Amino acid sequence: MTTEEKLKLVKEVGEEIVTEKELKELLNSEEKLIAYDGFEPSGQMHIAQGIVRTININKMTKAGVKFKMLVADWHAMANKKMEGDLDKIQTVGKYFIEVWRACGLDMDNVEFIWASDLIKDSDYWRLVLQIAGTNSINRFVRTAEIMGRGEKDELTAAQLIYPAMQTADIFTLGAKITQLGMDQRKVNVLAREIGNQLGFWKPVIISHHMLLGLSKPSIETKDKVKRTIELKMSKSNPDSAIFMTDTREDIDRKLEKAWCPEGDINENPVLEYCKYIIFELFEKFTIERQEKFGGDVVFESYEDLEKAYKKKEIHPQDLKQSVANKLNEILSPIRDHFEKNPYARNLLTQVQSYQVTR
RNA sequence: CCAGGGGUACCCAAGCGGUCAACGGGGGCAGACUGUAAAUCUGCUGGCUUCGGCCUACGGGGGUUCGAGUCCCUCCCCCUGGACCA
Repeated sequence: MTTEEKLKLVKEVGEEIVTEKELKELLNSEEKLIAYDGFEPSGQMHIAQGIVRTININKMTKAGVKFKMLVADWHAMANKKMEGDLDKIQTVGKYFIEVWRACGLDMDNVEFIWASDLIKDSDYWRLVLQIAGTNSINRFVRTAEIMGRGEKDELTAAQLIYPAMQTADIFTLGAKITQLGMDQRKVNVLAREIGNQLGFWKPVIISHHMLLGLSKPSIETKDKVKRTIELKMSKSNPDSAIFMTDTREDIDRKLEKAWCPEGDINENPVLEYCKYIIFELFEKFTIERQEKFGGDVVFESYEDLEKAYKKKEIHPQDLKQSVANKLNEILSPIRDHFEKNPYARNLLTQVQSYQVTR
């Protein structure tokens, strides 16, 4: 694969790339590239983390990049997820890995690394302190959004250490590329700022798109990144998220309730799922309609669907029902896996029994 | 450790000895209206009920009282200052 082909693939993943020039240089080099993402094991996994994440990572690995996935169990504990109970967090971590296995993540080129292993090395903590020493407390507070917290929220001291840990993760894992969501860009930028002074490198940031939640976009936040985070699919608002093991009924109900103004292609979650999921996985997408509404229509690209929707040639209800059917089709093997495989089923049962804390 | 302020249902928040299952708002649910959702309007929103009631609830425990979310004691936790330490 040529550099240009690789670049094209990676650009499909990156809603924002800092910087494209540096990325190109990396791809041109002979170096074995490592990209990383981390996740806090918390609650159930939704389709943004499951399906979309898999699509993106598989593009990265196809472009020849090795991917390291950090199971941020200690971070989750610091951030009070799952009541701050490390055992529960780790169970959720295993469940997450199992979901990705079930939905076709390129396991040969993805390595899972647990934060609870990284922290066993005192070098890790030395680096955390070095990083913490580069900036004022306030500089770290300002990265609070990476933890799903606001700068004005009351943060614990543990939540102050968290961003320094996440920065240390990047260098400890040897990641020349940080490939996380837009909501993580503040720490990635921090890592770029201090990488050289600590004797490391300036990681290239490839931020992927955050899938919209199902709910009506509320308030009038204008800042682009903040707005992205506010509108994203989130498990703290269960009806904004479709979970990987949702039943057919759950999916139907959630889509039925989804925000979907007719003819409006901006911030339309249902349309987004077509773009980022359905057309990524299938060549064609059929909008099923009753005869009295014109009968079925087949689309071969997202762009065509979007145009038709904008012209109100496609009614939201038909779109919703067709998307629900397609998602159900995509998720049904995963659901099956978690029903039939004893290990998977046991994990899911445990995770569902836990109380999720924000 | 000291002083002051707090801890109320899913969330925010009133409440200052009886009329409190607890005002109000948000959210959720149901219905009306739209071929979806949203907006708007209406009802419901602790559990059980033979519908008269019964039970469980206001951080935990104890007490005063005929009666306590409301008063007292005690413990736990959070916030704001201060003290201590450096």
